[in-house]
Amino acid sequence: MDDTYDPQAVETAAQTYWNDTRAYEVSEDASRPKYYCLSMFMYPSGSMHMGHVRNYTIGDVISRFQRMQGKNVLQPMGWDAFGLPAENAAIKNDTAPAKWTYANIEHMRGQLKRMGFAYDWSRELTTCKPDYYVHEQRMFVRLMKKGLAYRKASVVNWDPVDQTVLANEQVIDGRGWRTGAVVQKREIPQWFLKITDYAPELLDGLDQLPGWPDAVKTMQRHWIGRSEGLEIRFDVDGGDPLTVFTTRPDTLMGCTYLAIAAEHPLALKAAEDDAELADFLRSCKSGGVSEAEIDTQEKRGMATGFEAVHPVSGERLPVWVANFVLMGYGTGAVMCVPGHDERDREFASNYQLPVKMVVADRGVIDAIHELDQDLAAGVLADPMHAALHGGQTDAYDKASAVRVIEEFSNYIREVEAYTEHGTLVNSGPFDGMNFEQAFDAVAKRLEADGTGQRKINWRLRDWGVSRQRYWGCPIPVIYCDDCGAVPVPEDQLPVELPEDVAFSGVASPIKADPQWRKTTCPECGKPAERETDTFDTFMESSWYYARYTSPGADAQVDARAGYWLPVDQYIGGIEHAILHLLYFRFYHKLMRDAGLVACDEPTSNLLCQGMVVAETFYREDGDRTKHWINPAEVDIQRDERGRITGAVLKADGKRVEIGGVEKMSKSKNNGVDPQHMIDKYGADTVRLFSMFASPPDQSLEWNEAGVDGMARFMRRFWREVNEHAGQPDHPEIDPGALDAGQRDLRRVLHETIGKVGDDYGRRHNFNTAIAALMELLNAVSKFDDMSDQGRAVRHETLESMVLMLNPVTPHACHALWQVLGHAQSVVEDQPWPQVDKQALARDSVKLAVQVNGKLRGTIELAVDAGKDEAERLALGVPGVQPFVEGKTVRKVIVVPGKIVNIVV
RNA sequence: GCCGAAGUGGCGGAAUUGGUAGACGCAGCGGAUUCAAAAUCCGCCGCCUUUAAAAGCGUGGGGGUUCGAGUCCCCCCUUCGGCACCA
Repeated sequence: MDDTYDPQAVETAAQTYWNDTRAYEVSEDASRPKYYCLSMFMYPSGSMHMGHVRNYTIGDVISRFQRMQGKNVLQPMGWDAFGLPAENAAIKNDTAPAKWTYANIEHMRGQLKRMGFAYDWSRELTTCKPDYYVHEQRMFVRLMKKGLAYRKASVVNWDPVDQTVLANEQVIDGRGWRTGAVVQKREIPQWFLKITDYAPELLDGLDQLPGWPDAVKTMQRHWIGRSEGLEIRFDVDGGDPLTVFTTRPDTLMGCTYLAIAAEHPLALKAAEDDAELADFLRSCKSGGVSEAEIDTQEKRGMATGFEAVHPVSGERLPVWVANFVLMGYGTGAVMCVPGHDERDREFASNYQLPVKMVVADRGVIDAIHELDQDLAAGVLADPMHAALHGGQTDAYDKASAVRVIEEFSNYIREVEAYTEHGTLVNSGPFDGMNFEQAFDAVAKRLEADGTGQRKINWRLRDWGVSRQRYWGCPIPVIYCDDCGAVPVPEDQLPVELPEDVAFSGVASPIKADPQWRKTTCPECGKPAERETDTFDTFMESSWYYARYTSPGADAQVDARAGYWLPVDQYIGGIEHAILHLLYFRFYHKLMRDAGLVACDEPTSNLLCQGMVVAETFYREDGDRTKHWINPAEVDIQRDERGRITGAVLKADGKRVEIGGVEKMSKSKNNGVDPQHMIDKYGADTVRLFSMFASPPDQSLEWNEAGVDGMARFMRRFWREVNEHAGQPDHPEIDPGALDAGQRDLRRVLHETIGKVGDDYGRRHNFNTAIAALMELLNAVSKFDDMSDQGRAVRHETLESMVLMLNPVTPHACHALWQVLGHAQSVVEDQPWPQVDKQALARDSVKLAVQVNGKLRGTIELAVDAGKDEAERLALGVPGVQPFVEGKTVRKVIVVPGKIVNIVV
């Protein structure tokens, strides 16, 4: 073996070996514990980017580590092949979406193989193929029969120029991205899955997932949004009653108006003979449908002229139309309490609607109470007085104190809504009650009157799965004039999507083709039409993990799923925290209830990795347009302390501007091509850097100098192992015969074995595992003991290092394992090295010595020394003396193995 | 607007349970080797005062709890992710 490290040769040899021996193809094996490690599959966008490299390297490290723990490891890969970008590329390049997609898959599969990921390629799946999506169509028709799939009108972004539905991503500042036309809201009939039926289980199930990040569980809990409140009926003079839901029934007496959505029947009725209102309703239709857009737009409204009757006071309250009330949520009507809700306050201020405060601030109530008591007792209420005066404690009389309280109340009244819970005032029968008492009393009162009832409300909405697009799975439904929406019979599935089509970009080819949709009704046999919408692509990504377990199965999954599921470790970007990861949990429960899978949740452990970011560079035109320059074309300039002073373009040596670190993207031209890095450094070095540069859940800054550092490490490691392999044979280690230097290296080795196993297996902090291995290499390269036992300890160290680095840099380790004399063995099938507890033993420990919490020195003492000994030594430390002298030692805190703190 | 994160040297990051802040790597500085360069090896490297010794300051900002806070609590700022049709 040559002792210069040639990554391209080493990697080709290892990959050929893995391929020839089918090293990563697995089957069910009851004799070994299984481990299913899944990285989110690839959208075939064209070529692999650094986000993929990072995601898949994390999965590969975990998979290879688990295999070395003796597990039967399944790690599959596939293609999330339907989606909008294929349509955009089709328009741009004048190719069919299918052709573009398949070409990308070919290219990207090659890139994944070049990275050396330990995938079982025999299980590869592609979601745009009928043998995949047929199962999705079957599941859907079954859900229709169960009543879990239904059709209803729902609102979409409509481009009035192109006459198409736009994705939220295609709406920029309320306008269509291609036409620039102001987008309109339009209602069309669409298919929905009843995810809301599963809301309680999706919420409670989060408590059974200790292996999921808390941030993701919290986001899902808020998204599902269980809330307890009251549904209240307001009768309307001359109209149908309005029903509203509130979580704050304690503020009912402060309700001064109601607001309804622009699409609400009462609004439409009011607009019938009010042209101005009709105009306003039309204006509410402009703009996109995304919640972010609706929530941040200016709050606008108009009175309908209708009045609602307050269910307790009988007061007449105006009913307004407001653009922030959505027909799709709840009832499309809300009660407004501007005294105690920020949004209602802003709206009331804009339109001079009355504000009524009905919950008093605790502080004001207490202040009045205390003041009365204290003045009665002739004592001044100093603390409250000081608080109300902003810290001043000048003398005052009752008149001025009351004035302060009034000013404070007015301040609250005028400036902002008081949204905290408090004591009810101005609330007639409910005065003096706290939140819970008022909630109860209002509920009882309304329930008795028949005007309200307690209700649990969910923020979660049903999953709209219809897309008015071509490149997706056809929705298997037939529309018959007589029979309505009829599911396609299972023996007629799949409904295939034609792949060889001309794609103009405006209309879907299957919508434009009058022949494709023509069919007969499965129930009555009359001419009928097919649904031309396709499924949301989240449908495909909701069950692919289960299909990997059952390649070739006639059913969606078969009994093999029982062996492999649930997924033991799922890895993907945090951007999927809610949508994908919630749909995937939901779909798993649908499959469970269909008897296809046994467990309740699809994955027991989840790891969300951060983004890959890089520095950006640009130059500005005369007209201030920024031209983004790729980091590869730029040289960084530094001062003598290494601080960045500027950057120049390599091509002309002239200055470019530094634009800050951003997510790698085409628009900022700061993407680093993984292919280029692999060609230059090899896959192992790229894998090593992406694991070392930051922990997996944080963002990773790509920096080529850092990659150079990893290449240096690989060369040093390669040389160290090869030099050792050239030494004469060594005897067995004799633990009793080791000298201090040999014992020190062995202790470092065995500490490292413990740490690296914990970092890979439990913490998933690959960066600190690699740092520990770098320290170990530093230690072994300083160790120049050529004695028999010295060579034996070095051998143990290097052999363990090859095993420990194998999950991250498997190609080099495959070669080095042979260099160490194991020609016949596969490194992946070696057991993980064991920690030798005896090697960890120490004679003495070092303790930090603090005086009043500040470090003043250290002491070294025997491991078995007591606290008194530690205290005595600590007080004798020279650095401690000046800070203790002339002072009384009040206390000495000794934390064994850590610190001694002397308090003076 | 709402929900969730993050903020530590020149840079990426470490500090796992409240116990020596800055491991490891990069960049930089000094040296060795070399005809030279690359590669490699050795040393230094938070800020500030200082000849040195030593002291002070220091984990986005402001308060607090504690013998002791990057870590816990309260308030604020900034950046990032998601908001149901990007995937």
